Amino acid sequence: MHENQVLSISQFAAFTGVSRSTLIYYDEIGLFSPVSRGDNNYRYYSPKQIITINFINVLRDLSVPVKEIRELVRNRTPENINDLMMRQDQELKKKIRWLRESQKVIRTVRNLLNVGIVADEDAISVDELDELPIMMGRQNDFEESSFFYEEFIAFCRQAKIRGRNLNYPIGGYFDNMDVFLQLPSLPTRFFFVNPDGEDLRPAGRYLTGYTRGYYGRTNDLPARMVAYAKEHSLVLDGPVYNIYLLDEISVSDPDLYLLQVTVHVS
Amino acid sequence: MHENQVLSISQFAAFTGVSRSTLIYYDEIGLFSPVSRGDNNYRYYSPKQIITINFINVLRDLSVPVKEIRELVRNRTPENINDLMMRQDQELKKKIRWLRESQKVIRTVRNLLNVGIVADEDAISVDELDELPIMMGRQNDFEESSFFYEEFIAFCRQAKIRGRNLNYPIGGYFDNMDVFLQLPSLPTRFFFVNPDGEDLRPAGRYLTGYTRGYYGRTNDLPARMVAYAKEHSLVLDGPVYNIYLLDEISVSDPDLYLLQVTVHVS
DNA sequence: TTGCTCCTCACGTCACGTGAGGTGGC
DNA sequence: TTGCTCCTCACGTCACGTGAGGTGGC
Repeated sequence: MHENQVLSISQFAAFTGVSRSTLIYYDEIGLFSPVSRGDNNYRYYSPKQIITINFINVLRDLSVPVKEIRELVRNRTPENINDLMMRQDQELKKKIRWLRESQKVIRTVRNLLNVGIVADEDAISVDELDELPIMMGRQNDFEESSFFYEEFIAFCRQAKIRGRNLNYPIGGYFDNMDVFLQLPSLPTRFFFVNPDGEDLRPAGRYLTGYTRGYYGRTNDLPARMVAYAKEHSLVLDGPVYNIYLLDEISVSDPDLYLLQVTVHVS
Repeated sequence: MHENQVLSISQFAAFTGVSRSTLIYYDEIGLFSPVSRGDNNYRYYSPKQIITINFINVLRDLSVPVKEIRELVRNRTPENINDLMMRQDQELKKKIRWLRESQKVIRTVRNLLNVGIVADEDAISVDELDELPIMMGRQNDFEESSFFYEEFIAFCRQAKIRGRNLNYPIGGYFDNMDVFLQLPSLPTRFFFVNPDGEDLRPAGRYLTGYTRGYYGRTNDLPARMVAYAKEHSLVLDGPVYNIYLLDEISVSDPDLYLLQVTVHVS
């Protein structure tokens, strides 16, 4: 069985993919030591230790703290290892869920970004849009508080309480074009652009306009959209959706944020 | 619009879920600073900064180094943010794949562990076993090298080159019972117990025995199994699979490792 | 002798966390 | 005055990485 065949620290490092300094560190803290030290004080590892270091790697990959791993390795039994693995399995589930969420956030932001990059800013047009899943917040109440940010914060707080992911892009919803015309920076509701949202901006024909500027600055866009509708005999019969395609995330200059306004035409 | 409405550091921390010390740290390194400092030198954050810090959170969750985030935030354009997000999307894919793998490893180890915990060690029995997916290594060649660990290392190296996950449990495969009887610690091949393996220990009736001891120590188990087969007129007609149900991972004392030996009966 | 690997400190790093000691407004 | 939040150092921590300076075998 030649159990005395051994590997130097470099060989062992190259072989296991664990760095030399990590091996020395593990030796120091008493987590994982070489089977023997040669006369020259060299660290010698046995090939069977590959199994142990692999196991340590698994736990470390699950971000179990090394000192916890050390305690575990010291008094392990099939039962408590089984328990640990059950817990780690749960942890992994959570992590995977979370990464999938991040992936969705990234893809959602990217979609808006790419629309923003190619958008013809000055044009107003009628476009056939796909349905867009969103997650609607509660009705805003600007009468009482009359603070924009108070309502915004209330929206975020609500979302947080309900366990929503705050990382999705946020848009403004207005009941109809008249409301938007009167107070274009005070939406009736806020919403998240969230692929798992239970609400929708339904598929259909939308009058679409763009304008640049800081949050809430709609410039003359509302008026221009209404004029365009009149000119082309379009009936604007639905709510108005405001979405910032380019904002703080992708643009430094607040004057260059790009707002997209869409309203359904019949 | 009351843009001057502000939040204290604690309010902002509670609200965004980013700790005070983290906010102070981000301020220090120039990644993310409050919109203003009061006369009392207090940090005051604007609610709109929630969006920025959320974005920073997204990148940090993707383990982008903070100084990289800082550089990015300083000269961001829709195009390079888009590029970054594309790269991060790839990164996320990889991470998720890797976590799924870890999950599979954990479940595989747990399965063996649970069989080991309830195993009746002294008994030899004939069991109906489900098929077990495995990943077979190349033929070992003990004649030439005659080192057990050299072949073991060769197996691992091969697996590594092929991009296999070395964290799965490793077993020993013998061509038939005669080979196992002659050299019970020198398997014809090694294999991984891997749910994605293209090979199989097929479903069927197996003579199953257990024994305790260090790797390769089969004690009198081979002889006992042959005796049992003779006594019960069983024909052992397939390869022999050795799997350590309890090993270094779950047991401290090497004399208590638990080996399972299975061989097909017709 | 040269080149190679190994050794042991010691110090650095990354992204914060944790007091210590002090301030300022109600 | 008390209680509260805020401030700025300074130092700790976690899991290593990175030299510096020296050893030992072919």
